[in-house]
Amino acid sequence: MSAASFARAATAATPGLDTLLERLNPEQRAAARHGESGADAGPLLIIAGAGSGKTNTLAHRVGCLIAGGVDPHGILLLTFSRRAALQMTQRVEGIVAKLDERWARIAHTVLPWAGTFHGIGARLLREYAQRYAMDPAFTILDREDAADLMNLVRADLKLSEREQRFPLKATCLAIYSAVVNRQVTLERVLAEDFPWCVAWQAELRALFAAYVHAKQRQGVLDYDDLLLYWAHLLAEPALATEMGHRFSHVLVDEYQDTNALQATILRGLKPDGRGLTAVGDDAQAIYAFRGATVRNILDFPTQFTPPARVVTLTRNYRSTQPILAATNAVIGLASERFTKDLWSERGSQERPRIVTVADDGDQAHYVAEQVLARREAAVALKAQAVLFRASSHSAMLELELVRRNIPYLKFGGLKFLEAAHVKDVLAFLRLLENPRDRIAGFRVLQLLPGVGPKTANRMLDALAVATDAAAAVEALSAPAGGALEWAQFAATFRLLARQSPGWPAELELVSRWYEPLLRQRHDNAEVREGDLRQLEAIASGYASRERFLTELTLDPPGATSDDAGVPMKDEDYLILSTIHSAKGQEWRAVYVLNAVDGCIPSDLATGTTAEIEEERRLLYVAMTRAKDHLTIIVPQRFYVHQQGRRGDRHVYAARTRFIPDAIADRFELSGWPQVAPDASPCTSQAAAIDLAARMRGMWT
DNA sequence: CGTGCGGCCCAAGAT
DNA sequence: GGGCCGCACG
Repeated sequence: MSAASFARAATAATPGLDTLLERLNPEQRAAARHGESGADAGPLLIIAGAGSGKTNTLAHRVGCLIAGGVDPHGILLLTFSRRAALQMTQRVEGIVAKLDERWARIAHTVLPWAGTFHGIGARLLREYAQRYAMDPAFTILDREDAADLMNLVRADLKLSEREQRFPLKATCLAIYSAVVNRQVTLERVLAEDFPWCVAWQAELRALFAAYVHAKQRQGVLDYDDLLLYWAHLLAEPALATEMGHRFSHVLVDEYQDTNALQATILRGLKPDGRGLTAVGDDAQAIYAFRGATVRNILDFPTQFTPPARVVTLTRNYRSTQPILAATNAVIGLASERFTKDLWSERGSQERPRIVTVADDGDQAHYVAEQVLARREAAVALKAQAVLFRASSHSAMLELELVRRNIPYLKFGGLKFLEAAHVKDVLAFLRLLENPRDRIAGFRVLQLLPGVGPKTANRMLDALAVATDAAAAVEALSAPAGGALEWAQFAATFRLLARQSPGWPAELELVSRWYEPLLRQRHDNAEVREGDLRQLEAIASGYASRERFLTELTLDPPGATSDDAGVPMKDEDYLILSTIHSAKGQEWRAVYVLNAVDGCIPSDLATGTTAEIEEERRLLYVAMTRAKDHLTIIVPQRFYVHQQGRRGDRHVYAARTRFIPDAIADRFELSGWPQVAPDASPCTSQAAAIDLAARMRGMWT
C-alpha cells in the first residue's frame, strides 16, 4: 500500500470513525483524537492504569491517524515485547478494516514499523549500515554470548590472573550495560550499585574499551548496541532530521519501563515532542534492574515547551470491584506515584482470597485442585494463570500438573534457546552469516574432537581475514585425532556457503551434521533431538536465515512446556508465568504463588528502598491481571537447599509485607487443608523417627 | 595442546 | 544441579 493510495482512501468520508469512537469513554476518546485538528499535535502522555483499555485506546489513536490521512509507513510504534506489538497491530487492523470496506483488504499491511526498541533498532541499523561504514550482516549477541565475549577479553587482558579476584564476567557485563542504558558515568554506577568493584575502576574501563573493540572487529552487536548505535545516529543532526521526518508519529507503549538511552532516542527523533505519544503506568514499573527509570514517565510532560498534554485513564474494565479494592490498597502503601485509584462497575461478592498452606507441596496440591474445580465451573484452563516471582517457584507445581495430566504452558525463566544443543546449532548458522563472529565460531569449532581453545582461535584468525570463508575452512588442516569429524564439518560448511539449499533447508543440513556429535556428547540425545525438530519448525516461520537469527535472539520463544510438547493451539492448557512475563496480560482466574517475604519481595532485592518499592509494584502487577478470581497463596514452611537428600531442614516464612494486617480486610483469609483436630503432627513425626531407626538397625 | 576430573561457589527478573 | 577454575594426564 503506497502513501498516495492511503491518502486517497483517507479523503473519502469515514462515517465509521465516529461510531467506533463512541465505544470509548471520554478520556480514552480524548487520547485517541489528540492532535486531530492538526492545530495541536504536541506531545501526549497517557497515564493508563491497569486494565483501563490502554491497548484499545492506542489502537484507536493509530486508527484516527490513519483515517486522518497519515501514511502508516510513517507511524513508528514501539512496544515492550513482540507479543505486544503483534497484539497492537492486529487491533489496529481490525479498526482500520471497519473504517471502510475498501481498507479491509489491505488492513494487514498496516503498521510495518511496529516492534520493540531493539527489533526496530536492528532493522534501522541494517538499513543505514552502509552509510556509516558498517557491515549490515552483523550478528547479534544475546546476554550469554556477550558475557562469554567479555570473558575472553578479560582473559586477554590477564585480568583473571590477579591475586585479588576480579569481578566475574556476568558482573562486568552488568556494569557495562548499566553505564550504557542509564547514560551515567562508570564512577556513578560503581559507587551506587557495585561498591565492591570500585577498586577495579581503571581495569574495568580498559576491559570495556577492549570489549567494544572486539565487537567491532567481529562485526557483532550486543543488545545495548542496538539502542546505542541508534542513539548515536540520531546525534548526527542531518540523520536525526531525516529519521524524524520519516516517522511523522512515534508512539511508545509501557513507557514506565524504558531507560535513559531509549528516552534519548525519542528526543533525537522528536526534539520538540510533536507527533510523540507515550503510554504507561508508573504503578507498574518493574524493570529498574534492566536500567529502566520511572523518571522517564514522571518527567515526560515538563520535558517539552509547551508541556505535554496528560490524559489519565482510571476506569478499569478488567477486574471486579473487590479485586480493585485490594489492589488499590496494596499500591496505596507505595511511597511515590502519580496518585490514581482505579474504579470499576463490575460488582462481585467475592473478595480476593489469601490461602495459607503448610508448604510448597501443599501449595501445588491446592492450586491443582482449584484449577480443576474452576474448569468444572466452566473456566477454561487457558483463562487461568499461575504467577510467581522466580521461574523456579513453579517446580513443585509442574510436577503435580504432570502427575495429574493437566497440560500447561510456561512463560519466562530458562529458555529453550539457552539449551547447549540449540545454541550449538545456532552458532553454526551464525558463523555462516558472519564468519568473523568469534563467539559463534569458538563454540562450533570446539565441538569437534581435537579442537580446543588454542586451535579454535588459530582457525578463527584465519577466517577473520579471509575473503572467502568456505575456501579458508578448506585450507585449514584437520586437527589431530579428529580427521573424520573435521572433514564432515568442512563439507557441510562448504556446501552451505557455496550452494546453499536456501532457508529453512539449511537448518536441516546443520542438524544432520550435528546429530552424531550430539549423540557422542549427551546421554539423553532423543530429548535434545526433539528440541532440534522444534527449532526446525520455528525456522520454517521465517523468511531467511538473517531474519531467523535476528528475531530469535531479540524475541526468544518465551514458552516452554513439559515433555508432551507444545500444546496444540486448539487444546486447553493452564498458563504458568513469571510476573515479569505476565505484563499486559489478563485472565479470569489468577493464582499468585509464594506470597511471602523472601519471595515477594525477593530476599535478593531488599537492599534499597527503591528495590523494595519495585517488588511492591511487582505484586501489584500480578494481582491486577485477575478479572474475576484472585487467589494469593502463602506457604508457611520452606525447605532449605543444600542438604542431604530427604533432609527436612526448613525455615518459616511470613506473609508478604506488602499485605500488612491494616489492609487484610480486603481479603478473605483461610487455611488449606482444613486441619482435623486429632491429626497431630507430633504423632506422625514420632513414627517417622522410629522407622528411620529401624532402617539403620538393619545394618548394625 | 586437548580432555577429564574434582573442588568451590552460587542459585531473579529479560530486550 | 550447574558454571567455573585449576590440575593431572595423554
